[in-house]
Amino acid sequence: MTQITLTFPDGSSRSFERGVTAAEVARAIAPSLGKAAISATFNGRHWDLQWPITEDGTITIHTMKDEPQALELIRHDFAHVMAAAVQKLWPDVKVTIGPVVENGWYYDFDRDEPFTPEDLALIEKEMRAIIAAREPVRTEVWDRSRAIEHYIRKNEPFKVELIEAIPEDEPVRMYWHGNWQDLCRGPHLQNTGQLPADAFKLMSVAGAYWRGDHRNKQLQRIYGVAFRNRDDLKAYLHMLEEAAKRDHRRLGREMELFHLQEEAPGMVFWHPNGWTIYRTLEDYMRRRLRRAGYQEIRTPQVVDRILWERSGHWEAYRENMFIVEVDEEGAREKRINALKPMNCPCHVQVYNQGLKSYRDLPLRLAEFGSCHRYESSGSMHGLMRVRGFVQDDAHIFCTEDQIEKECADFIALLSSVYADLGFTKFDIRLSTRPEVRVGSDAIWDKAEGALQKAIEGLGLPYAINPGDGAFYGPKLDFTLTDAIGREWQCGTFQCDFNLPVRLGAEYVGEDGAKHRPVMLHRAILGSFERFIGILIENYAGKLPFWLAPRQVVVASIVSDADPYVHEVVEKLTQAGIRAEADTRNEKINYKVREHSVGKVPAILAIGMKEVAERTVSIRRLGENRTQTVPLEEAIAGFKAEATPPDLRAV
RNA sequence: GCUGCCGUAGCUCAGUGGUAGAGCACUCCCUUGGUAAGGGAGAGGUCGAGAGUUCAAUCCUCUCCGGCAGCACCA
Repeated sequence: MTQITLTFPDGSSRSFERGVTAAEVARAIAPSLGKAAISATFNGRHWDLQWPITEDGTITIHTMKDEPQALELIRHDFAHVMAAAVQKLWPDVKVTIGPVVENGWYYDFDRDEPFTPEDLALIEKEMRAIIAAREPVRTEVWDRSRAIEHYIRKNEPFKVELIEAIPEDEPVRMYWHGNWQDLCRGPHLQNTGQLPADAFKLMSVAGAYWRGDHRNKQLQRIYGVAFRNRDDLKAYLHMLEEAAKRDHRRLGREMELFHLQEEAPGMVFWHPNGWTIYRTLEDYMRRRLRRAGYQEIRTPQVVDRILWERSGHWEAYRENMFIVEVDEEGAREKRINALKPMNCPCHVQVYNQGLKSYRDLPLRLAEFGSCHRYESSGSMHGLMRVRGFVQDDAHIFCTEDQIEKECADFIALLSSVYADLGFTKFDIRLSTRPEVRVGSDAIWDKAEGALQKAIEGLGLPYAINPGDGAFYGPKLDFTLTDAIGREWQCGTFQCDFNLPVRLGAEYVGEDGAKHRPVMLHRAILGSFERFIGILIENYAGKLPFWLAPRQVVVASIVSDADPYVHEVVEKLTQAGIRAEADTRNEKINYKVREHSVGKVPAILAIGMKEVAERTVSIRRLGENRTQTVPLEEAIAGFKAEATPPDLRAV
C-alpha cells in the first residue's frame, strides 16, 4: 500500500505515507524536533531531511546536539559554501572535490592565479554573506548523461570525470546552495543559514594533485576548519597553539638539544643535552635487546655498489641513496660506493660468515645502524624525517617454524619498551600478500598465519591491511598514540623471503641438507632521531627524570651559599645524577624561571638556611610549592628516580 | 620533487630604492636578592648565495640554496 512503517531509536514505530520526508517525520513527532532537526539516519545511512522515504525501516532524527552528524553536515555544507563563494568571486575557477576531513574540510580548485592570504579573507567574507542570505539547499537525482552534458557546457572537466567514475547503479545527485550547484552525495542542511558563521576559519592554501596522483595536474587546495559553535572553534585554535608549543623543533632549540643547518640538510647536530637523551635511550635499548637474546654488531657505512646490486637495492632504491665516488689519483677504475640506506644486506654478510646450523637459529643480530637516505626536499621535517638517522635495527634469521615464537617475543618486548617510555596504547596492523610478490603461496600462508597467531596468542587486537605487505613478505606495523592523541608508526616486524635468496643465506638442517632461513626485519623505536622527536612532543619537553638531560640544577640564592651549592652538585654527580650548579649573579626568581623554561625536572634553591641545616629546597618542574629535605635524603630520592625503568627493583 | 609562502643580530620579529631597528639573550658595572624576568651601560648584522635592472639594491627581476604548510614520496 502507500503506508510505510518507521521504527524509532526507542523501539516504538509509526506508520507514514510512502514518500514522507524525514523533516515531516520529525515534525510529526514534535514541532520542536521539526525545528531542531538537521538530518536523519535511515537504515544506517546518514541522509537529508528532505529526501522522500519509500520503504520500512529504522530512523533516527539528528539535531545539532548529535555531534558527529552535525559536524559532518556543517563541514560538508561549508565546503559547498566556500566553493560557491570562490566561484562567485572568480567565475572562471574550476571546481573539483571538497570532502570533510578531521576538524574541517578542504576543496580543491583549478585556477591559474594562486590564492593569496588576502583572497582567503575575501572568500571568508563572501561565505558569511551566503550564510546571512539563508540560501535554501535542495537536491535532485539527475540522469547521468544530462549531468555530464551539463558540466561539459559549464566547462567543468573535473566534474565530468567524477561523474564518469560513479558506478552505473549509483544515482547521480545534484545539490544547490541557492543558485550554486554541485555534484554531491550529500547529505546537507536545509539552508545556509544553519551554518555557524562565527565557528569557521579558512586555514591555508596548498598544492594538491588531482586525485592524489603526482602525474596529474596540481590544484589549489583551500583548507577550512569548522565547529558547531564559536567556543569549539576557539578551543580548537587554542589546541593548535598548545601543539605548536610542544613542537620538537622549538623545544629542541629552547632546551638546547640539537640543531639543523643548511650545509647538512636533514642531518642532526646533537648538542650535549640532546645527545644525553639519545645515549640514555640507546643504553636502555641495548640492555633490553641483550636480555631478549640479541647480539649487537656493527657494519660499514660505505659499501660498494656491487653489494647493493646483489641485494636489489641498486635497481629499486638508487634514487634515494647517497652515492660516494672516490676520486683517487691513479686509481685504475673509479669504485662507486653508497652510504648504506639500510642495514639488512650487511647483516646477511655477517650471517654468511661461517656455515650455519639449524642449531644456531634463531640468530638475532642487532645494530644501532646509522643509515642515510636521500629523502626528497619537501618531505623533511625536524627530527621526524631526516636524511641521516640511526635505527634500532635487528634481523632475526630463523626457520619458518620459528616465525610465530619470534613474533610473539618481539611484540612482548615492544610492548614493554613502549610502556617504559610512556606509551601504553598502540595498534597493530597486519599487512598481507600483495599481487606482485616473491615466494610461494605456501610460505605466505605459513608466515601470515604465524604473525596472526602470534598476535592472537597475546590476546591483542589488530587490523588487517589486505595486499599491503611488501613484495618480499607480510609485515606488522605498530602505531603508538601520544599524549595528545596523535598516532606514530614506529615499530615494524617484516618477514623477508627475498633477501636470503638474493644474498645466498643458508643453514644446514637436521637432515644435513642446506636450507634458506627466513629473515625477519624488526625495529621498535624506528629511528632514534624520530623517536626522540616523538618523546619530546609527547612529554611537551618535560621528559621523565631518567631521560631528562639535566636532571637537577642547584641554584644559589645568595653568593655566600656557592661553596655548599658546589658541594651538593658534586655529591649528586657522584651519585650518578646529571646535576649542574647555577651560581650566577641573578635573583632566584630569574634562575627558577630560566630552568623551568629549560624543562629541568628539579631545581634546588640554596640559601643560608639550607647551608646552615645541610638541607636542600626542592622545586619540581610545573609545581610552585617547595619542599625542604636533608641533603642525603634528596640524593637518595633522585638516585632512585634516575634509575631507568628496566633497572628498577620490582 | 610539486604548489604557495618565507629567509634582516644568537632567538622572536619590525623596516626602507639612498649600505638598518626593537624586545629577549650576550658582555661589563651596580645590586646578595627566598622560588617564573632587579637596575644601568655596552657590544653585536656582507639584510641566505649569485647574477641582472639602476647613479644607487637588504628592498625590484631572475637563478640557486635552505626553511614552513600541504601534496607526492617513505622500496
